[in-house]
Amino acid sequence: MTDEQLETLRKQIAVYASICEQLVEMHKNLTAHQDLAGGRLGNLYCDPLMTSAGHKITARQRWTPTPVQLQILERIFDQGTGTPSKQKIKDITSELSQHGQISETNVYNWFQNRRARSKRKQLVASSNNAESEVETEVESPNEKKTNPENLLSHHNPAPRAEDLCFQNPEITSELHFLSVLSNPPTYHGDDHLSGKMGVPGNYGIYEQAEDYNMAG
Amino acid sequence: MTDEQLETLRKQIAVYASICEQLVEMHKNLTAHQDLAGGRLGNLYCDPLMTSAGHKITARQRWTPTPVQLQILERIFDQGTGTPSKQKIKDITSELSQHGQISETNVYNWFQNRRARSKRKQLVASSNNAESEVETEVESPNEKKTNPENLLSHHNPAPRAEDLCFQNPEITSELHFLSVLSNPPTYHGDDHLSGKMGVPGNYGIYEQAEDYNMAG
DNA sequence: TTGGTATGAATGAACG
DNA sequence: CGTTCATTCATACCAA
Repeated sequence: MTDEQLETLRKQIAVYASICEQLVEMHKNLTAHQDLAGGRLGNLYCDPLMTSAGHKITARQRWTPTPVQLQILERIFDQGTGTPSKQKIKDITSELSQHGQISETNVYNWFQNRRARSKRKQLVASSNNAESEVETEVESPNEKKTNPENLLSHHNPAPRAEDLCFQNPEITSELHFLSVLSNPPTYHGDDHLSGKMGVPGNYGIYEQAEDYNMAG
Repeated sequence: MTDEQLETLRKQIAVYASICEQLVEMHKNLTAHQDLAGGRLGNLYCDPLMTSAGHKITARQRWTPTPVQLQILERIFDQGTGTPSKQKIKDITSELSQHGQISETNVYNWFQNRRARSKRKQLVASSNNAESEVETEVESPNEKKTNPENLLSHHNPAPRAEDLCFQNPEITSELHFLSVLSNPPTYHGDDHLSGKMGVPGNYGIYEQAEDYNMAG
C-alpha cells in the first residue's frame, strides 16, 4: 500500500464525510420543523457528478526543493529581493529547473512562505518568549496580526462524527467508530502560539461552528 | 501504512456508505410525507465532546466556507455573473447564512479572490501549456484551465466534494459506486486501487491549484 | 510505527 | 482589480 493510495482513501472518506454532514443537515432540517418551511434542499441544485475518468492519483506529493535549489533560493532571498516579480519568478524557475523539478508556483510559494516565516520568527523573538496567562482574549479588531497567542486557536478538536446527531443510535455508533479511525497521522499546524498544544485529529473537512468576527 | 490500516480505511468508507444510504432513506421518507418542508437549518449540532471539554470552541479568525456554502458560491460563480452587485451580494449572503455564519464581506471577498485566482490560473496555464492529457478535459468548461496534469502536477480542476449530487435521489448512484468499494477485492494492484476507486475525477476537497501550476 | 516538526500549498482578507 | 499578507492545513521528513 503506497501513500498515495492511502491518501486517496482518506480523501474518499472526506468526501463521504461531507456528504453525510449535509445529509444530516437535511435530516435535521426536516425533523426539526416539519411545518416550518424554509428548506429548499429538496429542489436545490444538483451538480451532476462528472463521470469523467481522471486518474492522476499518483500526483499528490508536494514539491521538495533539492539542496541545490534551496541554496540558490536562499541566496536570492538574501539578496533582498523581497517580492520577485512574475518575470523574476520565471527566471528563477528556469534556473532552478536545471537542478530538479520545479515550477513557478513552487518558487512563488517558497518566497511567500520564506518571507512570512522570517517575519513571524522575528516577531515572536522580539516580542517575548515568556507567555503568561494574562493573554487578552480580546483580539485587536484592527490589528489581529499582532496577537498571535491569545486565541486558543487550535483547530476543531472534535471529530465531526460526534457532532452528527442522529435520531438513530445505530448510525451514531457507526459514526463513532468512524471518528476514531479518521484520525489523520499528524497535525500540528503552528507553533507560534503561546504554549498550548494543538489537538491532533480533525481532518477539517467541514466546519459548522463558525463564530467569527465579521466586519460588515 | 500497513494493509490492516488500509483495510480499516475500507471499512470506514463502507460505514459511510451505509450511513449515507440510511440518511437518504430517512430523507426520502420525510420528504415523501410533506412535499417540501424543513425549517431553517441552523447549526444546532449537539456536540457532547466540546461541551464536556468545558471551554467554548475557539472562534476562528477568518471565515471558512462550509461545503454547502462553497457549493452555492461556486455555482453562482459559474453562472457567469462575474461581478455581483451589492444587492446580489446581500442576496447571496442571506442565502448562505442558512448554512453557516457568513457576512457580505465574506461573499464579496470570495468573489474577488475567486475571479482573481481564476484569471491568474488561466494566465499561467497558457504560458506553461506544455502538454495536455486527455483526462478531465471534459470537466473544464471555461476558465477551469486546461491544466497539464503531468506526473508531478497534482492539482486537479475537479470540483470539491460538495459538488457531489446528494440533494436528489441520484445520490443513490454514488452510493452504489460506494458499495462496490466497500466490497474490496483483495487483488487490487498498486495503481489500480487508487486509480479507480476514487470518485471519478474528484478527489480534492480542499486542494486546488491557485496561482501557478505545478509544472513538471 | 508513532509522534513531532519543518515547510509546501491553499485561501480569506487587506492593501495599492 | 490585481497583488500581497497572514493564517491554516497537509505532507515530507526525522526522532524515538
